[in-house]
Amino acid sequence: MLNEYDHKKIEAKWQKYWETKKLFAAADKSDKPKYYCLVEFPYPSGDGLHVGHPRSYTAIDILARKRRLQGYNVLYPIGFDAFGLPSENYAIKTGIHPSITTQKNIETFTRQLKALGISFDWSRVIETTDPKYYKWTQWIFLQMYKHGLAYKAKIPINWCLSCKIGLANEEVVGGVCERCGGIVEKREKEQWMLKITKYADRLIADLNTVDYLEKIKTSQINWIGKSEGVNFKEKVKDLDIEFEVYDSIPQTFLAQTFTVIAPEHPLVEKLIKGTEYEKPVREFVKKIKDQKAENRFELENELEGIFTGRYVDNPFGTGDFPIWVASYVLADYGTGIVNCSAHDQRDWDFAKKYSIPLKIALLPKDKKLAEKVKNLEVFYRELDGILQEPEEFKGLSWDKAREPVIRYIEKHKLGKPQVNYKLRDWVFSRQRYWGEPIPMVFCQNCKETGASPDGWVPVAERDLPVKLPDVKKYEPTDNGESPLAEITSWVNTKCPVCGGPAKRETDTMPNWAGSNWYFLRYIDPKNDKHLADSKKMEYWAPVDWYNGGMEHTTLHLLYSRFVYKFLWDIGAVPKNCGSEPYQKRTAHGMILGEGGVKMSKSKGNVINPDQVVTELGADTLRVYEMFMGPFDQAIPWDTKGVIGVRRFIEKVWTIYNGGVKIVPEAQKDLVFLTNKTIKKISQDIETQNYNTAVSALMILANKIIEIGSMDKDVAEVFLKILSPFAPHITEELWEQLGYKKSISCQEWPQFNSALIKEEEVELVVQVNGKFRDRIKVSPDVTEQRVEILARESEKVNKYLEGKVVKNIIFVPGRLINFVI
RNA sequence: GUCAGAGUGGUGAAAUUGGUAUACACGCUAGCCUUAGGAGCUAGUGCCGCAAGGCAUGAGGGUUCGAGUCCCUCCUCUGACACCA
Repeated sequence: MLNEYDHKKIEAKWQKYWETKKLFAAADKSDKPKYYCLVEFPYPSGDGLHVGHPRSYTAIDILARKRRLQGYNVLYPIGFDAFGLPSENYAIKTGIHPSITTQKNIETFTRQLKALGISFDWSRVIETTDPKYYKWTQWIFLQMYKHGLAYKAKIPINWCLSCKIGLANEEVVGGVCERCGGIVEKREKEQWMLKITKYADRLIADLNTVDYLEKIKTSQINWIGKSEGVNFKEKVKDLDIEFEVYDSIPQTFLAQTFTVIAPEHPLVEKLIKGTEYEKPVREFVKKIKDQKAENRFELENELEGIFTGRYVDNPFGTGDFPIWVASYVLADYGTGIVNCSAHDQRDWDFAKKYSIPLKIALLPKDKKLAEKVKNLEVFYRELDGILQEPEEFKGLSWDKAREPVIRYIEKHKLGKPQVNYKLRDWVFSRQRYWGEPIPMVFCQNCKETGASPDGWVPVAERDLPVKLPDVKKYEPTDNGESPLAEITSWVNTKCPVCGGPAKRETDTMPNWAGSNWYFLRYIDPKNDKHLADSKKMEYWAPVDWYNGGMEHTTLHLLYSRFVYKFLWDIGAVPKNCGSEPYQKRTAHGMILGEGGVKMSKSKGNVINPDQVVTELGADTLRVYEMFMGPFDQAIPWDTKGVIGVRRFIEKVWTIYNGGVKIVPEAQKDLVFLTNKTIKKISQDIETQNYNTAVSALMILANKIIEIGSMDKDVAEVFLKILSPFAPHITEELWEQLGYKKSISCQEWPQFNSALIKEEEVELVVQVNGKFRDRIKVSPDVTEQRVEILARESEKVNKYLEGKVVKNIIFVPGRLINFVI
């Protein structure tokens, strides 16, 4: 009678074993080399674990388990990023305190994660909502403030009408609020800002020192959007107004003929005041603003503008530029004012529409085309265009002229070089309850005495954390203040500087605040003196391998690199940890619902991991998620595919439970394939080709069954290389083989390169590149010998008969090709 | 529109990185077994063709002895960002 495969019993047994033996707790002191691998910690939502979570966690678990077998001291921690809107919105709806909901959700997540058999170090769990944790989140804010990186500014922000909070540019998706999908309008509001732009250059440059997927580097670079150009100094004719105009391609400055200004620009009002243009321009500005507010603004459709009646006193002496208000100009990029020439498609279209005269700076080499361009018949902007002015650079191409023209502009004091970034400083204030309070107070007295020019005073470090008080209502107040503003007993406090009455900042931090630095806290999660002990950081930091979603590339990943760099700069992170937090960053693809659409409750296509674990087992779920397709690609869930993997797991069970005999003598074919498989699995784990790794394991299992017997070495190796993927069943079978010590404490097998050297290889014979036959030869056979053997083949001869062989291509170990 | 990525059987996908296209799985077909099954076993399964053989990696061109892989043009999808001067 065969032993039945009972995944429930086996998985519960080994999960308990790992937990009681503390097998995966990382040691802070060890002779072994360290390895720190990390996955993005989850937000514990009320929906429970998504099947997407195990994809990333299993992948890095495989790595962690392999590294342990390879002799590393591995840190693979987990925690919860628990501040956030869903809990707060739930509290608004139900009146249940977010901390209660959060604790409940964390319990669910913990149970679900443990059921997956992921080798997390559960002794280091952190929660961003724990005051002992956010004490240090607040501490980091104070350091930023003290180093001039946190400042309060009244700036136009994205205001979500329904959430009643300010959003970072990065959080507005398609003109609407990323969280609620509500209308976003521009509103002026005092906000705490973090000066990430100060780090922009380093955030680009240091990408050279890390091993990130190329597409991650590219999207960070594009997000930061560094652009080097020139700021021209200009003056409005007949008015005492000066301003600057940014141009990222200043080579063509002598062709500029008009100037456009953003409708929202404060200067617009000054330009038109008291003139006949006042009324129509105001109406136009209002129209555009309204369109933008209602999100009806489609740029591609409409280029609209209106003349202000004013001119720029042209510094280049080529005629004054009329100033137009144009719908397509952004108020918050560059200076909000742009000089236009015929070399930008939009400017060209705009000028055509309103019959504004244009000049040409670049002419193509092609004479016919040059004539058309000159007559303004066609739009032209090419890198190999020839510059016409200024005279001393005439004949240079656009890209070659760039540097000399910039120097020329500087020399003639027409403007100065200016670097602009697409990246904005980070709006760090939220008018919300469920976040870390910003540890600042406002003191009128200190403002008056000048102790603090703007009245803002940091809370003393010894008074951290500033704990989040209980409130009765969780809604933001009607004027947009955080619900904290209504708790006067909390708001009214003493100024840490003068001791006089002061008021607390009632804004809280965004949900990225806690995830900026969490990987440092795992190193020393219970430290109450520092965010983490220096010695421990020196040992563990930086993270060796960090995996997460592609969607976090430009927000979380960039923000946390910035915060880490800052902490490193001020010495809060030891110098020898290096200036980058993550040595390697990879990204996993999403798991979609069946049919390739996103899983969502409303579509009813959500797969519950609990159910899969209960019915088919964690090992099956893990192996399936690794097998389903390329790791970095979005893949639809396939219920039938899971069953295929379950069959494989059962097959493995059968092999070790009477299906295959363990015999003393080694089987040559099997030893060969086993060694090849060790090599493949070892490589595939490093390159994240988990799907082909699983397929290799299946091929080996099929081979073992086909042969019907295996020696003990093969029996052991197979379990060892399968164990990172399917840890429970392999532990059980390992024990069945008679071993007392867990398979998690063994050594990762080495392949024997002598054994994977083939004694005979199959060589392909081609005629004119077409496959005709294959012949078996020894690997070091000579070309002459192969040619003779190939010509002996009838199939080949058929094609060679009566033909002249012009050439023979011979690739050792691969093929011979007759060219006739 | 910009940037990035991708198009291979009925499906998810492999392809030693320029060298036998379709590994491994799912599904399907036939047979066996079973009281029954998300069960098991055996054989088959890219397309056309009785066969010999021919044709197939989004379309078209090119480089090469040889292209899924490299180059050019185009088409289609996916994701991110929205007027970035």
